[in-house]
Amino acid sequence: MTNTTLKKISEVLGVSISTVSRALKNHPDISEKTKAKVVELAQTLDYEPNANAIHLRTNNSNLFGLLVPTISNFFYDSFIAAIEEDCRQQGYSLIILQSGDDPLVEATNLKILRQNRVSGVFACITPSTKNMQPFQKMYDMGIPVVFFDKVPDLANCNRVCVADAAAASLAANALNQTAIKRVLAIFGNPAMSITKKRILGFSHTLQSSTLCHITYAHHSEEALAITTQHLATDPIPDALFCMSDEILTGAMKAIQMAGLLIPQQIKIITISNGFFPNLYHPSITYVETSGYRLGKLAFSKMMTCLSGDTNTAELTLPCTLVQGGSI
Amino acid sequence: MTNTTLKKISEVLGVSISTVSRALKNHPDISEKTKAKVVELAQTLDYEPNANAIHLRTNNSNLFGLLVPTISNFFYDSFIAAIEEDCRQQGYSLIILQSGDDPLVEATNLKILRQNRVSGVFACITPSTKNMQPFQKMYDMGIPVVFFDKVPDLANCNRVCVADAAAASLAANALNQTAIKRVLAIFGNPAMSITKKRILGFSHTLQSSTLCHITYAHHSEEALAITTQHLATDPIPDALFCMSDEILTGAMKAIQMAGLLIPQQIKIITISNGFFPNLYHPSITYVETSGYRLGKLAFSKMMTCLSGDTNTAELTLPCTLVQGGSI
DNA sequence: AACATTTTCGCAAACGTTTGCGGTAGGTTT
DNA sequence: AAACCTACCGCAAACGTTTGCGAAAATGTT
Repeated sequence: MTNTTLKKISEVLGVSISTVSRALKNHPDISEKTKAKVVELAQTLDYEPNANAIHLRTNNSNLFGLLVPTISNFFYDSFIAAIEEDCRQQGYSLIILQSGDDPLVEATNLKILRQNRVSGVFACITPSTKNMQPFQKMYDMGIPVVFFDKVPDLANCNRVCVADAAAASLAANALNQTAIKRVLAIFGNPAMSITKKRILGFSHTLQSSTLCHITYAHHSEEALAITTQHLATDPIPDALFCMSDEILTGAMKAIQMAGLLIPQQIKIITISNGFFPNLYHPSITYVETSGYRLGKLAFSKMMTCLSGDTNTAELTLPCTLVQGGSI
Repeated sequence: MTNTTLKKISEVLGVSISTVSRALKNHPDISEKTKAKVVELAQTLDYEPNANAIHLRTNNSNLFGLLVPTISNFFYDSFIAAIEEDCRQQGYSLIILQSGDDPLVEATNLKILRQNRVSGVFACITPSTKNMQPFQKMYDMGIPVVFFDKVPDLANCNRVCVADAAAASLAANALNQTAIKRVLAIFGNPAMSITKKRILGFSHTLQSSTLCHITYAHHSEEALAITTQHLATDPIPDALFCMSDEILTGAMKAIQMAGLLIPQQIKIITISNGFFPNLYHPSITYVETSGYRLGKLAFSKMMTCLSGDTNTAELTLPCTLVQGGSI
């Protein structure tokens, strides 16, 4: 079964290709009678415009690229879902690529997106990305890039982030309301700017009378190990702060293993998308940083970029404290 | 900054477009000297071939479509990750679309994929999809479709699934090894074929002396409610079977609320991708149905389709019991 | 009836590639 | 010196659209 094209329709109807093209997009130059004929035949012949030809001709791919370390993540999947929603609604499609925390893969992925002449790129860089040259090249080609979550330290680029410092500060503030003495704070990879910001926000707000032990876990298992280790001390910390869902899940397993009662024996607070805190009983109190809302924000920023706005901005998503029963 | 094309390179070098094209793909007709010149200039000019033009000319998009109810899911994200990996490795890109459990959106998504002349489609249909016409149209256009997880009941289509009946049977068998009397089994939407298969596999294998109560939960919260309700009976069930991660998380919260000891007071087994069972302590014993492995299987089936194999098949992924501490 | 205007349509170029085929230059064989 | 290879390269068509411009046909105006 060969594809039906404008040409084929034009031949059957005995009109020109341009007439068919215009008729199908309701161009005023074409008579109603001709339009009707064309539209009908197009329907019975199951005409589907060839996107590649259109993109080539119009130099507009209606395609966005999305670059992410990994899709299966506590946070990104909801971000992706939000972006995809808006894309479809606005007539765009979405190409998704994983970099797997490998800057080399990231670079080739960017090349793929360039070759597909995407209209814009959403990017969450890997922690080890140092060379911003590939991204710069996108910019040179006039392809807007909106960074999200893990963003580079560059000045003039578009970034949408959760309010990292404010979120951590909010969590610290919640702890300040309680009568805790010793808090164990587990953060992520200390090389990432997101970690630095959260450390700053947390330690600046936590009242100085509280003893705070800051540790770093690169993944869930390490968070489990750290927590287990600190639960073996005497006295044990009476509160636990987790920077992310990944860390929370590790820490929570350690607490379950120790058989501690929450919040009587240990209080917990985390920064989260909201899903994991509700897996446990009591529900964990958390500062909400919505991947879904961040996606919406990123998309709207992308749209303003495409409408010609050239000045870059760093947008932050406000966050709120969601009370669980862990404090 | 205007894009560099073959034409531009050819003009600078004073050769023809075809020579440039051939030089860049190392065609034997072109002399080494010319090749060197072309390749060098292409590099300094940052030449990036226009994928749209190539696809139009070669009628081959090197693009796959992926249709899924929702990205943020316990299972699909790892499936997607696997597909994306293989795609990148094989030089394909991936367009991902969510249908949001709406058959209408699903149909328009398929149209988008057709218009993009994708080389193939991976599809997980929504539970309410009745009309297979849009999928049939793909087939008519020569675009192979590989269904996964939620597959239609059609005979001649390509399907890759986890071994649903076998997985449930494996779980029942594990329960048979223990001295339980009353088991509460929670399944998902009873209208889905995946549910029916698992029910059959489970109840056929469970030894008849065991009292089995079968219930249905459409989402996590309902699983929580059902479990809570059954934990209020006397005597309480001494074992719990969950059909999926979504149900497990709901049930587990109920068990935490009741403060029951696992496995002393209640035993638990589930069918899972493997992530959630390890969130708890003790780890939940589960029958593994890997989204990642299913993705790999689906991709390899897709490749055989593209290489001309026209006969359809239903492939099932074998599953294994992973021992936790909940039995 | 001659002219002006409007409606309706077609021509052809362009987007950036790929590729079959033909052509030229130089060298090798008779 | 004629004939034949071989190595190298260019011409031009094609993929399926969009769109500026001009032309023909229909309609309206004096």
